Amino acid sequence: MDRLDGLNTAQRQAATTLSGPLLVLAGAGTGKTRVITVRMAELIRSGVRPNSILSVTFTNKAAKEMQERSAQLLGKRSKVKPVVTTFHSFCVRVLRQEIELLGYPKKFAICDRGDQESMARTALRDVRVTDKALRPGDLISRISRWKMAGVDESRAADYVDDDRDLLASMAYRKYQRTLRARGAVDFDDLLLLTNKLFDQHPEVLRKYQTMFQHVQVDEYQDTNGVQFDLIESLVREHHNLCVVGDDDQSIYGFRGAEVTHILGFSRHFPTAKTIRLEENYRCTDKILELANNLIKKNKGRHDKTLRANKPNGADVVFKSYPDEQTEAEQVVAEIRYMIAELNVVPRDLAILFRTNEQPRVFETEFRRQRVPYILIGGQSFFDRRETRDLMAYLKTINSQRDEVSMLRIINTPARGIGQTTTEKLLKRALKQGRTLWEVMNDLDGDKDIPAKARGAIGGFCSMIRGYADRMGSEPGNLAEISNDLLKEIDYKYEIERQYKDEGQQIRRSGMLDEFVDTISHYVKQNEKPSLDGFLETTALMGRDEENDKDEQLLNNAVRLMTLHSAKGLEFPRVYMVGMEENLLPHKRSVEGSAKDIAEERRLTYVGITRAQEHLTLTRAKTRMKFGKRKEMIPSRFIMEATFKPEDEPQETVAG
DNA sequence: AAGGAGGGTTTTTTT
DNA sequence: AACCCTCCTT
Repeated sequence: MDRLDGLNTAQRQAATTLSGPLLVLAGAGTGKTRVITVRMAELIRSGVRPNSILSVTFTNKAAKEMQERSAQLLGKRSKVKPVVTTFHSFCVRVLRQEIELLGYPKKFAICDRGDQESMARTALRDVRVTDKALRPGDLISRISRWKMAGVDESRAADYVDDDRDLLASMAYRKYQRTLRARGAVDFDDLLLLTNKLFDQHPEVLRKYQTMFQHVQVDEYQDTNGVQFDLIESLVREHHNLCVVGDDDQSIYGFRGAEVTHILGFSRHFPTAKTIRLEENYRCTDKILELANNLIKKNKGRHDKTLRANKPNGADVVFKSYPDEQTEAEQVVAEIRYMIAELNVVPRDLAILFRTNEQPRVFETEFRRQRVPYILIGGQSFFDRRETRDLMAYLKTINSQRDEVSMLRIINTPARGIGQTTTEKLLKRALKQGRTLWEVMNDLDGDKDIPAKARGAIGGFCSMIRGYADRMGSEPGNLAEISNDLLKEIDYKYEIERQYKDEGQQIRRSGMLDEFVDTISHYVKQNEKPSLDGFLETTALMGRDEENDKDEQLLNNAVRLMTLHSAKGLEFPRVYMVGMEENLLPHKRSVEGSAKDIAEERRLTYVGITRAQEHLTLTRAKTRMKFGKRKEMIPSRFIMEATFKPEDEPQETVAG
């Protein structure tokens, strides 16, 4: 059977344009992923070696899906597969090979969001900036902005816009120094260093240019400047670049994504062909009409109007409730009814929201009404204290240079190494230019530190050394060894001590077990498991990974997620909740510029276009905020999406 | 050094 | 309402 069967003209054209720069403007639900995978197959059919095709995505989930789809299409006959990877994994892959050229240690660590935050905290404290003047999160985003603009810590002072920038520029230096001392890189560095490598070492760039003769980028509207440079370098010689995206779905501006890259693609690559996919196969006419109405309000976009393929759809439903409790209660009740009485499958339902705080009420309701649900992304378990503690242990065991992790667990659970001692050690390390670990291992007969503390430090060090040996020599038993570690430090007791509530205790230890399961899952999945490898995988996966072990739950649960993590997905029935001013659009955007509002509008557009058959938009009239009840008014986007130009403005009739 | 009480602050979105 | 930080007592 022909792979091109069942593709419409535009899709077919996109899948068979095999060389030169190509821009595929693919609206929501137009079969974009299918086109990309068919195109890969077509490339291979035309004689291109599979492993010289590089497809880049933004999320692990997207990469995984594309891998599966292309494996299906290509069959299992060849062992050589096209390379499908995320930007970040691609960079890790390159840097693992070549990072020494940039003066970094070959075994560099990748720090996750939590590491970043603690480094930001210490950096701020060190330059004597109070939390009030500049928050850690704020510092991180400023640093990120500088990094993405190619401004390093020595030049940041020249790019200062306001007082906070000034403080941030000072903390930036400290932050970088900590990073270097740990032999670590942050997420931005992954991209940045790869770029630097390609810039400064043409022979390395040439190697990768030759390796990949064809490059495809998915969700191209989300590329930031650094990612653009990376891609541009790779295809500079052959220009075999196919980018697929939808400027109307650009929702990562806060991360430095530039719609201008997709808008200006043809200017950058003058020989580029542009193909539009406007035939929507996902949503009903009613849903699509709403989406089209809304997105028309945005200026400066590639004008396209999606055509619906599903006529006679059900009406979109709008509902309002007195408060967020009722909103959750009613929505869950409706869902429960549909599952019980209408044979609706839980996995066909999704609840989408703007902020990570919104799902809390829903979680309570789901549990109360006993409806299976799964919260995707959000404050998932990598952010929990217990998980973070164990992670810090593992990181310390993996590299004793990792001061940030070591400080987190040096006295957790309490083992008699208090604040005063720790500070002394740190001061000494700084003065002698040695690592904290070296100083700790050199305290024989030291009078400055009490014998009791010295004993505790000695015990800590030998414990870490012991586990480093064991985990190094029997990586196949990582999970079991981690359990031993937890027993040795008596973490269960720590939990009991910290949480008086018994239910809380059970849940917390359950989370730890869950985490150990993740480790054994990793060990099973990898041919050559190692502690280092585990840490890298978790750092790159971050939070968005749906743990495969919960497959059964996953297959039979209502999905709860933010609008951001819903991108690329589709569901037969969608609830968009919290359709209120200052929530969607978010307060920060309302207070910002028209550009910010435009992004919120796109976000809403993304949400609406997730729905295949049924869409319900709900809002609460009041909502708790900072412990106080606040009035909420309907989101402007409801008006914009439902207002028909031919409607005369209605006179209100009193009475 | 450890633990508890009280006070102040906070809520965008993520690889 | 939840969290973190600081200060105070043991």
